Parts: sequence; structure tokens; C-alpha cells
Amino acid sequence: MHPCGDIVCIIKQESIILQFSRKKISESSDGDGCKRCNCKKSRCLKLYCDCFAAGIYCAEPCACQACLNRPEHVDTVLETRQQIETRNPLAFAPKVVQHVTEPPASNCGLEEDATHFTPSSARHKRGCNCKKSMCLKKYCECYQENFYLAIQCFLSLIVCEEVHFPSFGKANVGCSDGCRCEGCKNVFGQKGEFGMTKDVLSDEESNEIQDASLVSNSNIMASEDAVRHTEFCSPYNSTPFTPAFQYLNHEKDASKAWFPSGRYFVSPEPGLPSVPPFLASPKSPRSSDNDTMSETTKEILDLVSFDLESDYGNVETGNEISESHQEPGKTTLVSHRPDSQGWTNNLILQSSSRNVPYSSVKPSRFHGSPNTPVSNLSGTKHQELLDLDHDLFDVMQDDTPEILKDTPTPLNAVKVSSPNKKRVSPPHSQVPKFDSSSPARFRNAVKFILKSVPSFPPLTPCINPKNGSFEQSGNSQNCSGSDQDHE
DNA sequence: GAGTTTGAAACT
DNA sequence: CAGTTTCAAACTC
Ligand SMILES: [Zn+2]
Ligand SMILES: [Zn+2]
Ligand SMILES: [Zn+2]
Ligand SMILES: [Zn+2]
Ligand SMILES: [Zn+2]
Ligand SMILES: [Zn+2]
Repeated sequence: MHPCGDIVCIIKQESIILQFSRKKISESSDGDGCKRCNCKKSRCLKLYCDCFAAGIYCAEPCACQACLNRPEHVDTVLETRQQIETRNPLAFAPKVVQHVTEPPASNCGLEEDATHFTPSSARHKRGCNCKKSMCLKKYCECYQENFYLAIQCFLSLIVCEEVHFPSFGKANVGCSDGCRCEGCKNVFGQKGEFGMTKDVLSDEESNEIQDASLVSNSNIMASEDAVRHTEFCSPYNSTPFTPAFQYLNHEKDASKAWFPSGRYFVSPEPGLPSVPPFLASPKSPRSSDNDTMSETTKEILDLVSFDLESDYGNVETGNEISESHQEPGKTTLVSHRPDSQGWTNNLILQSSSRNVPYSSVKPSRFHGSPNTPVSNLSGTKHQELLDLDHDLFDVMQDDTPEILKDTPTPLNAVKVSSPNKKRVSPPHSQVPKFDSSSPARFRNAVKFILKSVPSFPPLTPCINPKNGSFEQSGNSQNCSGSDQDHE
């Protein structure tokens, strides 16, 4: 994945906007834009270091000191890595695997290898050991995993394509038996200690959780569920789901695929309705970025970097993208690439239908599969989430083409960061200016920021079972932004 | 930004 | 293993 790009997903009434940034939105103030690890004493050669743990070299965005996790010290890195691995074979194993009880059968349809590959014995996922966070904060790894998983699935749903974060394990869904947490209240939890599936969120305890956090949780719930159930994960599987999406491209000549297939997004399987990759338009006359994303957008980066970084030669260019004719019942996906500097990439999904595809599609995906005990997992909440979604997309039905020209103003924002990391940015909103109008109405707009993480370079390709996850693209992980140099 | 909290990783 | 220390992120103010 990209070393320091974030994905901003703003869900508004009328549209969903994905922005692909290369800089970390959060620490943008610092000027360094995209930091990663910040190790001081580990020299980035211990699992303390997120980069190292993730199997990637430190890069410019890192603020580590005396870092040895760099290509120059490849030997040292590998050596250390082996040592650690010797000590604990699972040290670098992808977190989480399939559910112990569930056969790989219903494996999101994607990365089958991951599942295949996972011998029931190698189930990493040792679970968390939280004592005080009740697994409701990112101190908890489970929580984080879910968080990313949620986003991943959520985006998949939105985009009707499988979104996949590399080196983002299959995610155990919430705390499970493997966890030894105390007082777990993980919403996805399966430990069932506190009936957490119930009103965790509605509970007053949610005080601890900010609005945005709640939003994310909600979404997570939904997505999590989804993920847990084949129907969602495998839209291409047997689901009669027909993506009523339309990909719009502001400018034709965009010849770059937005996502290196296999990276962020996995191309649909053959035979499926060809869902073209998102294309990036070189430029578009969009000037209102400043509004919503003011700060964020500024540092948004181009996707080209993504491509480059991933050195994927198979960038798809094809695009029979229909022009801007929106048909009812369809959700338009607009690939957007504002800045002339190629600084920003936006992906906007807009629904223009009365009977939104989502209303029919989503439910089917969520409840669709009869064999999946969707209900038993927090019926109420689940429903609630669905409602939320409905709401969301209902609103979206109101076509508002203008949205394409205008940057929406999210009311809430959720930041997400590296999937394979231990800790990431705060779940709650960090965008103060948006929370004004609607208090708890995160339905109006939600903003996600998905932080990207560089792919795994040359370290130990063999370690990662999941193919594609650990690219060995050698160097190439530089934050082109490059203001700050390493060390 | 400094200081605290937290739980994994490392160490004994 | 368990107990302790170390560590860097998450979080708080
Ligand atoms: Zn580091
Ligand atoms: Zn680093
Ligand atoms: Zn480093
Ligand atoms: Zn936990
Ligand atoms: Zn857990
Ligand atoms: Zn837990």
C-alpha cells in the first residue's frame, strides 16, 4: 500500500466521496504530512515498530530515530526479522485468519489464498488482552482490526467492488474466545460476556465514544456483519446482485487506474459484470475542495503515486465509462481528479435513483443469505445500522448533481489508519468544524479517512501467505511529498 | 505539544 | 509459563 496516503471517504446525503491522499491528514499540521512510525529506541527493528511489524521499510514519512529498518540495512532487517520469527513464528503472520469455526468457504471471495492457506493450526489471532479499555478503543487490537475491516467492507459495499487493504488480515471479527480481555465491550465481540451485542452503543457508556466514533462503530457493525456473511463479501459469488453503478469519468484521457488492482481494490472476477476500475481524471474544474476538506484536501496526493508505488504494471486503463448521463436507479460513481497538480483524487459516488439500488441490494446482501445468522448478532443494532444505511442512501436518492461540483460538508469524520497497524489515529472526529449543524446526525455525512500503509517491500516475501500483500517492490516507498527527510 | 494511559512486545 | 520492563501508539489535557 501506499506509504503515506490516506483515503478520505466522505459520505454525504447525496454522495459518497472518496479522496485519495498521499499525506496523512491528521498530522498535516506538522507539516510533515505523513508520518508513520515514531520509534525512538527500538531502531525500528522490533515489533514495537509498526513499520517493521508490518513488514515494510521505514520511509520518509517515518519520524523514527536511528532507524535501521531501511533498505540500506536490508541484511540487518532480515536478520532481525528472522530472529524474531524464530522466537515466534507467528510474529509476522497476518493477523487473524478465518474464523476457527467457519470454513474458508465463505471467504469474502477475495484473497482465497489467505483462507486456503490458513491451516487451522496457524490461526494467528491471539486476541487481545485488554484490561482497561474494554476493547472500545484503539488500544485494543481487535477493535482496530474491526475498524479497518469495517471500512474495507463498507467501501466494498459502496463501490460494489471488493475493497481490499493489503496486509490487512482477514480480521477476526471483534473479540473472540482467543481474547483474554476483561470487561470486553467490543461491539463485535463474540465473547458475549456483557451482552455487548446489544445496546453497547446506545448505552450511556458511549460517552467514551465520540460521535464520529459511534458512526464508525455503526458502520463497522454493518460491514462487519457483511464481512461475516458471504453474501456481502462475495457480491460476485452467487448473489444476483447487479451493480447498478455507473462510472463516470470527467475526463476521458485519464489513462491511469486508480487502484492498482490487488492493492486497494480487487478486480471483479471474470464473468462478472465488468466493473471497471476507478479511473482518475487528470483534472477537473473543481474548485470547491477548499470547503470541506480544506485542510485535508490540501495535502491530498495523487493516485499516480499509488500506482507507482505498487509498481503494478497492470494498471487498467479501459474505461467505457458512460458519460454523465445518470439513469434512475443507478448510482453514479464519478472519478474525480481536481487539482491541476494532480494533487487530489476524488471518487464520488452519487445516487440518482429513486429506487436506489442500495435499498434492494444492500438488504439482500445483509440479510440475503438465509443460512447466515445475521439476526442473532445484535438484531436491534443491526437493524439500526441498516436503517442508517437506508437513510443514507435514501437521502442520496435525491439527485443533486451539483454535489459533484461542490464539496460536501461532512458533519462527522472518521479517520482510519493503517490496517496492519497496532494503533492508529483516533476514531473520533478531528474535524471540529463539521460538527456544527447536526448533533448526532451522522447520517448526513460521514467522513472516513483511510490511512494507507506502504506495502511490504523486500523483507520476507515468503512470510506473508497472502499473495499480493507483501510486494517486494524494493524501495519505491517514498512519500513524494517529501518535505521532511528521514532521520 | 506535553504528559498520561494503555497493552503489546520484550525481557527475565 | 508468569512477572516485569520497555516501548510506541492512543489518548487526554
Ligand atoms: Zn519505527
Ligand atoms: Zn517507520
Ligand atoms: Zn524507522
Ligand atoms: Zn481488546
Ligand atoms: Zn479482543
Ligand atoms: Zn475484548
